[in-house]
Amino acid sequence: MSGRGKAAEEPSAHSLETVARKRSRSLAALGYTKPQTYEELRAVLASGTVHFPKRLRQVAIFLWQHPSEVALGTIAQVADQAGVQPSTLVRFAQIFGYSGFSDFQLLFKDRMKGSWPDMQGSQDETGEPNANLHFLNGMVGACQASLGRIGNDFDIAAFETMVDHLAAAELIYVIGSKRAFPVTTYLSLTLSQQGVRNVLVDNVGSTALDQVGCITPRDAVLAVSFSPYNSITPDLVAVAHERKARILTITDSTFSPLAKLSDTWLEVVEQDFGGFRSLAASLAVGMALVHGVVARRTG
Amino acid sequence: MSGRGKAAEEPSAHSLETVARKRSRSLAALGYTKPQTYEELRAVLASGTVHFPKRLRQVAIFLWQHPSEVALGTIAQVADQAGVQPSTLVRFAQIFGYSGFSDFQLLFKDRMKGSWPDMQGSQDETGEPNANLHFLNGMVGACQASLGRIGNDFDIAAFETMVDHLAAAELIYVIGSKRAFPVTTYLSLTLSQQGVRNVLVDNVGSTALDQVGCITPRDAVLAVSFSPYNSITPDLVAVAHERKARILTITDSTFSPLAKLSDTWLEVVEQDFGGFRSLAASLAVGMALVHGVVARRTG
DNA sequence: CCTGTTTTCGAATGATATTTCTATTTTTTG
DNA sequence: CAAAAAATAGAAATATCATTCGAAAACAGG
Repeated sequence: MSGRGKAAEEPSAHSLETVARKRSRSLAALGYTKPQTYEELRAVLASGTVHFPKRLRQVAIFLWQHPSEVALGTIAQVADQAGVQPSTLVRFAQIFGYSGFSDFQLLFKDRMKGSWPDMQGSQDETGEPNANLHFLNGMVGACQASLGRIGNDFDIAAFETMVDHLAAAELIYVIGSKRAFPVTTYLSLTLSQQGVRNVLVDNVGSTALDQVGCITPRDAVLAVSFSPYNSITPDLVAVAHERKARILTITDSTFSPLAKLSDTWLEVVEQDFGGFRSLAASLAVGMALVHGVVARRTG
Repeated sequence: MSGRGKAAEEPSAHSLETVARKRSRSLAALGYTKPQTYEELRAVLASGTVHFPKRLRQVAIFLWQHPSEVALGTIAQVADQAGVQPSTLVRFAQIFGYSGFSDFQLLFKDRMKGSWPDMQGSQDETGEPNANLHFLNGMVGACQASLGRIGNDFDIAAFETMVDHLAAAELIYVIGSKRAFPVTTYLSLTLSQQGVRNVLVDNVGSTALDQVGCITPRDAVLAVSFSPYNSITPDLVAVAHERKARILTITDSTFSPLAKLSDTWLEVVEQDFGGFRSLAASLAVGMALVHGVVARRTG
C-alpha cells in the first residue's frame, strides 16, 4: 500500500543487465517478460516452467488459491496467511520484474475491479442472526463453489486418460492421507462395490511402504493429495513411480509434488470456509472416475 | 491502513455526550447505530433519512456507485476519485461511528471477499455428448441438490443440542461404517486438528466392540449412518447406549435404527445419481458440528 | 449587514506498510 | 565431506498513508 519507491521505472536495458549481473536470477533475465495481467501470471505459474524453492513455492500456491486475499490485504496480512515473511513476498514480486509487492498487487486489484464493475441495485437481504447457521451456510457455500468450478473449467481429456489407465490396470492402488483420506476411502469402497479390485493404502500398522513395494508396472495408482503436501503420500507415489506403475492424480495445484510424478493429473480446487475445507468437488470427480472405469471395463 | 489511532473505543455514553456537545452531529447521537455490514450501510444511505452537506453527500454518492474502488483503493485514491479531501472521508466514517477510514473500509473489503470467494456460479447448460462429462455433471447436480436441501429444512434446534452435548463430553467417539466412514474419518481428523479429543471407531483389527466397551456416561458418541442399515454401526451404538453415553446421530431417515437410540439426531438426506451417492451435505453438516463444538468450548 | 455556527480545507503529525540489507540457514556442487 | 552458492528470516530504514487540528470559508438566523 505504501513505500512504492522511486525505483518504479520500467526495467530498462541497463537495469535489467545490472540485476542480471548482481542477483543472477530473475525471470526477465531468463527471457521472460513481466506479466501484465492476472491471467498472464496464472499462465506462467501453471506452465510449470518455473521451479521455485520452498518458500517461494508456498507463495505461488497461496496466490493461486487465494487471489482475493492478495488483492484486499496488506503485505503483512498476506504474508501471515501464506506462512512466509513479508520480504519473501517482495522477493517473489521482484523475480517477476516488479519493483515490489505494491506494484505486484495491482494485478490482483485490477482483476477484482474488472470482474466486479461496480454493480448497483442487486440486493440480497439474508440477515442471519444464528452463528451456527451462519457457519453452516458458509460451508454449504464453499461446497457449492467448489462444485461450481468443476463445471467451468474441467480437463475432460485428462479425465478420459485417467479412466483409460485405471480401466487397463491389473490392480488399482488408492493412496491419500490427511484430508485426502476420506476421499480415498470412498473411492476404494465404491470401486469394490462395483467389482473393481483395488487396494486402499491406509498405512494402518505403518505398512504403506511395504504395500506399494508390491506394485508392478501393470498396476495403476490413484493418488489424491491436497496442499500442504507434507504427508507421506508423495513418498509412496515416488516408490510407485520407480516401480513403473501408471500414476493418476487428483490434486489442487500445479505445484503439487505429485504433478510431476504423474502420467496424468486433474486439478480440483476445493474452497474453504473458516479454515474448514470442502471435499465435495473431489468426491464428485472421484465418483465420476469410478463410474468411468466401470463403464469402460464392462462396456 | 494505518494511523488507526487510540480513539478506537466504542462511543460510550460519556463520549457521545461530549461529541454531541462539541460537534453536535453524529448519527450515533441521533440514535443511529453503527452499520456492521455493507448492506446495512446501503440501507441507511438509501433510506434518505440522513441529509448531508455538499461534500459529504458527494462521498455518499461515490460510495454508492463505486464500492469496489473504496475496497481496493487507499484513502488518497478514493478521495481523489470522489473529488473530496481525504479528511472528508475520515469525517464521513466517523459520523457513522467508525474510528476512521481504515475501519470503515473493512466493510467494503469484507463484502468483496465474501461475494468473491474465487469464481463461482456460471453453469453452462450445453447439451453434453460426452458420457463421462454427463455423469460428472449429474454427480455435481446430486451434490448440489443435497446441499440445497440443508438450506431449506434444517433442524437448527437439534443441531444446537448436539453441539451442546458434544462440547460437554469428556471424550467423543466417532462411529460410522461403509458410506458413512469417509464422513467419520473427516470428522475425526478435523476434531483432532481443532484440539478436540476423539476416538475414531474404525474397526481395524475388529476391535470396535472392545473400544465402545470403554465408553463412560461422561462421553458422547457421534454416529453417522445411512440406509441400508445393515452394518455394525447400530450394534456399536446400542452398546454405547447401554453404557449411558450421550448419542448424537446424523442419519438419513426416521427409520434408522439409530434414531430411537439417540438423544438427538439430525436428518441429512443425500441424493444419488446412477447409484453413486453424494456425501456433500453430511460433510458440510459435520464440519459445522465441529466448528460449533470448538466455538462452544473456547468461547 | 453582522454574528454565531457549521462545514471544508490543508498542513502537521503520528502510525503503518513496504522495502532494503545482512547474518544465518539450507541446499547444491566439486 | 567440505566449500560455495542460494535462499531465507529478521530487523532497520524509508516512504506512504491515515488522522488530527486549527484556520478559513460558507451558511443560517437575526
